[in-house]
Amino acid sequence: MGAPKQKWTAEEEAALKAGVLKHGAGKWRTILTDPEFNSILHLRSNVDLKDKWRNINVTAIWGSRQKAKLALKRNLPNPKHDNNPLAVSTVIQSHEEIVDAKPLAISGGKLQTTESKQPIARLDHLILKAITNLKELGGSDRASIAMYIETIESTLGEFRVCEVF
Amino acid sequence: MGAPKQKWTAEEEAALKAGVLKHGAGKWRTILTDPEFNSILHLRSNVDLKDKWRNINVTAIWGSRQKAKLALKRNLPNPKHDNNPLAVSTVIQSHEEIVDAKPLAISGGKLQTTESKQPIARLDHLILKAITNLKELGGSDRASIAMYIETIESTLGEFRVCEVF
DNA sequence: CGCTAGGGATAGGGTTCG
DNA sequence: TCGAACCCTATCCCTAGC
Repeated sequence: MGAPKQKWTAEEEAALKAGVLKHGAGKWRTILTDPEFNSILHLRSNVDLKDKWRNINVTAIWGSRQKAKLALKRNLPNPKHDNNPLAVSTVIQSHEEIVDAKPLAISGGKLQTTESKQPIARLDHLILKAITNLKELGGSDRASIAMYIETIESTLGEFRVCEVF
Repeated sequence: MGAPKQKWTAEEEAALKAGVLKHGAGKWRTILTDPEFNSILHLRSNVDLKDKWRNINVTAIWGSRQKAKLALKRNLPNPKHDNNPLAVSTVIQSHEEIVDAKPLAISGGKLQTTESKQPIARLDHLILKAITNLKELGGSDRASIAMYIETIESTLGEFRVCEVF
């Protein structure tokens, strides 16, 4: 079929994130008309941008309840080896704590990727959101934001290698 | 866990088909809220309707000749992890073929889809709507409608082969 | 009217179960 | 192994409020 559903490419997603960093979340039309992103996002509408950004954040926050549910679910159909189910929970929990504590502490160091497919929040998303919040809240100076962006980009490069994409 | 897996009865399936003929494929919530079918389908959700309709069509397609998609899938049981941090823009946005056809509006008000939206009309929808039109215009008897359905299903099979790839 | 936020519906992939 | 039923969630749609 043609394209009943236009899946977002990694490039488009990156452009969206960059646009949010530049203009702020909620300025969808502004992002679209920015020539810097229009070349990549010209197939998307402002509503599309809004929806995608919402989805990105939802998946990043992912935790609390469904986590337990899925962990349980994964555990049941696998009665083979009694692999320590607590290990998985612990790892996820640690990720969440990172977010809660202070997301701005961007450690360029390696964060071991566990199962790269399951309920692990994507760190790049988390970091990005933290920065966005920071910008909107305090209106911190552009210099530090720019620096953060640099850090993010290199960090993203590392993660891309490890993650599914 | 309490999941007895409720099989679809012939009556439910008939109601679903009638609902699709009346409101069109994809209008599952509409079908569900229609009092004509709600009495029969009230145990089902809109998602259930969608899934069942898909199953019906899938089994019908297997009547023609198509296994390419599945065969392809079997050929890649071990998806390689192509770690290339620089190859972000290797998107395949290849096929954009457009089946441009006017949406034979029956009840909906929108006659002209704007260009910003993807003007891709799904063939099955078009055919179904055509039949719905036929039904409303001539009030053709159920027998011929059933025959049309058969025709549609085989026709869909052919199209899928050409389009899906 | 255009825009955004939010809720809700749909499409399609994935999973479970018989 | 296979298909029917069911789950998950990215994308799309609709509408209220500005």
